[in-house]
Amino acid sequence: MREIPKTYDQSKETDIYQLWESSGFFNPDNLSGKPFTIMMPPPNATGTLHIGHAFETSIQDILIRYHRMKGEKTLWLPGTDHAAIATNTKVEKILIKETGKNRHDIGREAFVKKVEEFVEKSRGTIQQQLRTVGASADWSREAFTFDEPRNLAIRTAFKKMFEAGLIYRGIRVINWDPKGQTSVSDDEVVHKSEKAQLYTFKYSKDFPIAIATTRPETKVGDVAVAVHPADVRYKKFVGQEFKVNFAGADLNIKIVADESVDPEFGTGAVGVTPAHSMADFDIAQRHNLPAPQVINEFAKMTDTAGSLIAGKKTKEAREIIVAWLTEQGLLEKTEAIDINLATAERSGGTIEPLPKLQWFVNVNKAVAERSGKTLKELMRDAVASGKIKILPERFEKTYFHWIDNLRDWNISRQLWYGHRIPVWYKGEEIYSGIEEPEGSGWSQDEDTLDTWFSSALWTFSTLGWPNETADLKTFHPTDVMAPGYEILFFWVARMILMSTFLLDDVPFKTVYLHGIVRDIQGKKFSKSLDNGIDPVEVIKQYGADALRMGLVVGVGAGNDSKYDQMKVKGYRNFANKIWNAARFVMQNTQDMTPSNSPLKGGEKKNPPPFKEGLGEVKLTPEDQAILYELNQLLAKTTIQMDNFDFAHAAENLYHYFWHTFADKILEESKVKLANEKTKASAQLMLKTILETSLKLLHPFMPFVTETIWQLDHKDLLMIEKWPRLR
RNA sequence: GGGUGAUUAGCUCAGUGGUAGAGCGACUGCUUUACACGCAGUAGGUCGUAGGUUCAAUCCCUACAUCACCCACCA
Repeated sequence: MREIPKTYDQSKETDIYQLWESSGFFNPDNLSGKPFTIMMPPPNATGTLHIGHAFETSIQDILIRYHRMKGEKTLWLPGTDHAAIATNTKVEKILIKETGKNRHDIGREAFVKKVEEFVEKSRGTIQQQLRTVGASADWSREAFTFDEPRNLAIRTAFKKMFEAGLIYRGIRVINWDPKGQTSVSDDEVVHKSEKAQLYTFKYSKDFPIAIATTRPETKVGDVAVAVHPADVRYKKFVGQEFKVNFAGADLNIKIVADESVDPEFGTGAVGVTPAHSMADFDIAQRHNLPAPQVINEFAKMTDTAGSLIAGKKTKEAREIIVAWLTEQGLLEKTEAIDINLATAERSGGTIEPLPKLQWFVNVNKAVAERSGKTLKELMRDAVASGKIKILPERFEKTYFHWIDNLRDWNISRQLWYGHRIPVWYKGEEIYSGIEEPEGSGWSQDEDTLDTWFSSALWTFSTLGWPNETADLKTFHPTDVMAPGYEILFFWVARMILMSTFLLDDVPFKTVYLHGIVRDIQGKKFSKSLDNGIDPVEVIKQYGADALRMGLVVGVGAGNDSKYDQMKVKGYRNFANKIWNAARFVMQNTQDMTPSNSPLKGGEKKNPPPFKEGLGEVKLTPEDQAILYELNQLLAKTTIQMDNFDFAHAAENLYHYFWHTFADKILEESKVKLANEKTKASAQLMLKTILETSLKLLHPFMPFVTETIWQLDHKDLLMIEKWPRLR
């Protein structure tokens, strides 16, 4: 028997990974049984993995390894997301920093090339990092949201939705990000609480009604004043029109009655600026009013804004208007209030509502092929019917609330890195198709698609859809999706939308949402705080098993957690404990005869944790009790695994292994091993408990358990069968 | 404005209708035929506040407080 080192050496983890990967068992083609599928939420191809990814990867790998051991045909399909807006922003930032030029300076083609180089490098890093964590993913099926098979899926999806009338083009007031120079969807808008001044004033001295606003500069775009129909103060003015000169702009203000006005707020009268407020745009639509644009894409006032402020930035224009109002004696009141300022999630720029021609997904249109249901209803039904289970359950409520308030989804972006909208124009003609139409003179839409449009197809675009592949038949719908709760709307909901419409099926059966890993003070990891932790560094120091346990134990579904290095260190110690217990067992069971080995012969395929009357070995009642306890542990662990309760499963295994097996059973065996009469049964007990424990621990701590297993087995622990209940 | 989660030992978190647990840390001993990344042991909590239900509440109900988060076109 060779010497076994005193301390577990986690630097050998890469060898073990190599062993697994080259075995081919990450690939379900080499496995049998019922399919079990998880699509990896594709990390953004913009950077490197952080500790949160390590957590997410651990959860999925635990699930996958457990199901693989249960004898299922497990597919864990990895990939990366081109993350259009994030990548576009990031690379442009680097470009500006390095050369002082922005994307417009170097042109579309050169810019996209630059992004692609960046992404290629980044993707390689991510793949390596996932391997380091121990991800037993099928690399042969790896996908990228921007590769050719996925492009085909995206163009096909667009075409089908366009033909079903679910995608339309129209002028709407959308969220414009002047900093990022693109529109963004409602979900990409982040509201930030800010102090602002609420100004109350009249357009002119002889105007009868005072209005209140925090943005006086937009008032040069007003076309009406809306009041509540029942408001007696203003009833007599409804229907009247006033011509006023407001700060150098000639306005035609009509007094309209609209239910949406709250008579209690401010003066109870709203200055209606259709082009720069979604609410006002709606009012204007109801009353057939025009929508003059007074702010442009760069958040500067247009010529329509009047002589006083045309060409000025909005902030500057505001000051000018306020000064003008004061000078004219029109300002009645200024009060400080708290407002929720809309900002763009990615760039941080202040959102400027602008009327623009954009592409939208209609969520309220009845779909004939889906029994007349709207996309909204399809999304709601998928969860309400129980076909999709969201864990923890409380998020189902959040999901329904989001759906109920959902408006049409703006899917066009004025970015360069992304999927071009598959629509071509020639004069008045418009064509949507998978390929560019025949003939010359067609020009493709300049816009690109929201990145979430492509990731929404992820569960089936990765399986070869729109082709009817064998993979698609075998692995869709997938079993589990395990993203963070923060992308429930962005991604999970959109996957349900796409899958229910395009495939008439759910994309997954269970959504297991995890929380955010924060730093020890409870702060989010962020570049600006510079509190990021590189999982690869932690793994170098303590091993991947220790990191996985440190992230998983004590963290319930959907709960945020704090990353604690000391905890990881504790599980490094545990890995060493396992190693040494195994070392002890091996040193003391070398002379076991094959007949009393718990894993002999035909039991190989699906062995129970122990067998009665193995060989000539007689078990004492005490041994029976110990085996009973082991059986209880197995039963409990299995239930916990099936219930996604990894935190407790791992904790119980830890406790059993250390404080029951190592502290008691193993200690007490020392006397028995020294006595020839009790030696054989003690050996059998040790070996049985160790091997069962290694199997139960494997999904959580794959490296140390496999390393030990390899010391005296030819086959991989990774594909050993999960112990059977007695 | 609506909603969700949290509040238990110094720290991080479990937990149950019958007067509380783990890991880490602290402290005290230990080179005991695997492990000092170890072993044996000790101390430490009016389970956020106020009511209510109950024979009995940390756990159920109702308020409130503090913290965190999500949603929302009050101009």
